[in-house]
Amino acid sequence: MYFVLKLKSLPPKPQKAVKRSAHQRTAVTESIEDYLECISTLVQRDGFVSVSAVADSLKLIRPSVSLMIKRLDDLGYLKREPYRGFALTAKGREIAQAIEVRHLLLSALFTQLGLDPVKYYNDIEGIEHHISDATLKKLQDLVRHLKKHPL
Amino acid sequence: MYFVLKLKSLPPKPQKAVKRSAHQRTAVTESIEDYLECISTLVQRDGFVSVSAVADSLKLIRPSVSLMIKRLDDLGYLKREPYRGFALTAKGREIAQAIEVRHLLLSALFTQLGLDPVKYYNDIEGIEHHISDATLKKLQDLVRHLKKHPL
DNA sequence: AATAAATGTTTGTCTAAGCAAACTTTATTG
DNA sequence: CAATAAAGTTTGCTTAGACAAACATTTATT
Repeated sequence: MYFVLKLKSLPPKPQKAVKRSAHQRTAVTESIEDYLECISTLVQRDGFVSVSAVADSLKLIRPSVSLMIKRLDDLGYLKREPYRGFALTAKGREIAQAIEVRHLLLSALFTQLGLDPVKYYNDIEGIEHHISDATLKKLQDLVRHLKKHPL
Repeated sequence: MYFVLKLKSLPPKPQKAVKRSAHQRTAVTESIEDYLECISTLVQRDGFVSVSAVADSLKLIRPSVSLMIKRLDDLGYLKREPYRGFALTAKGREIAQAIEVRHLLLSALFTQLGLDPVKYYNDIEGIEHHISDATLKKLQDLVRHLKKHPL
């Protein structure tokens, strides 16, 4: 007579290292956009930028920024020299500029809606990360349109 | 003669347990908003909702959803009965509705801008989480205005 | 009713991103 | 120029949120 044992599991297969696609590895997160925008803005304002300045501006602490700067270097968005400073690469500037364009546009729109873009900075910051090129175009049309036909 | 030893560190102080504010504990993250919106929408569409349906809809896997459903229960946004189902609480519906209002409004706006809200679902999904009440009001004005003065 | 399929859950692991403490390097200043 | 301050970095820890494998429960099928 037999008893059939119901096996609960098969022999463990070799752990498969999850391969990350190039796209994922260099994914531009909101956080990365924030950093790049911030850095670019500070450079425009002060002519240079430091870990501390970024930390102050983003309301983070220096260690956090330091680590992210290193990551941004790895990702090729900036070049850094430990303890000496860092600066955006072309790749980094490209992203910074794209996000700045969106920010400026939203500021203009908010103004036309009668909202102080400074007071509603958080809205703008949040929204700017989620605007595709197509939407950007249409919003530009809208801002132009509202100049002729204000609210 | 003395040598002054420069101590590298003070005796380790007792680890201070980081206390989390009530606000933080119940913070409505984007993810939470997504889940609540999704659940609400599915209930409206199908009359009921399941872990699988949410997983399909949000393009996540069931275990991820299962865990989040548990968290949402803990946070009081829904009531669940393991293996049996779950449903939004008043608190959960409130958030779901707020986010749905924003979604609908943005859909209307996108339509008026000549953008298919389905095609630009990602933009809308991203943006809807970042609209304050004041901005919401103004966008409502804008949509009304555009009906009279289309692009 | 027994088995299979579907659905739901638990556990372990991972990544992004943050903070705090400790440490290092550079800059400032008496 | 030595001591201190300021700036930057490293390390260790935490949380949110996701995936995968294994396990459990419920439902469907034969």
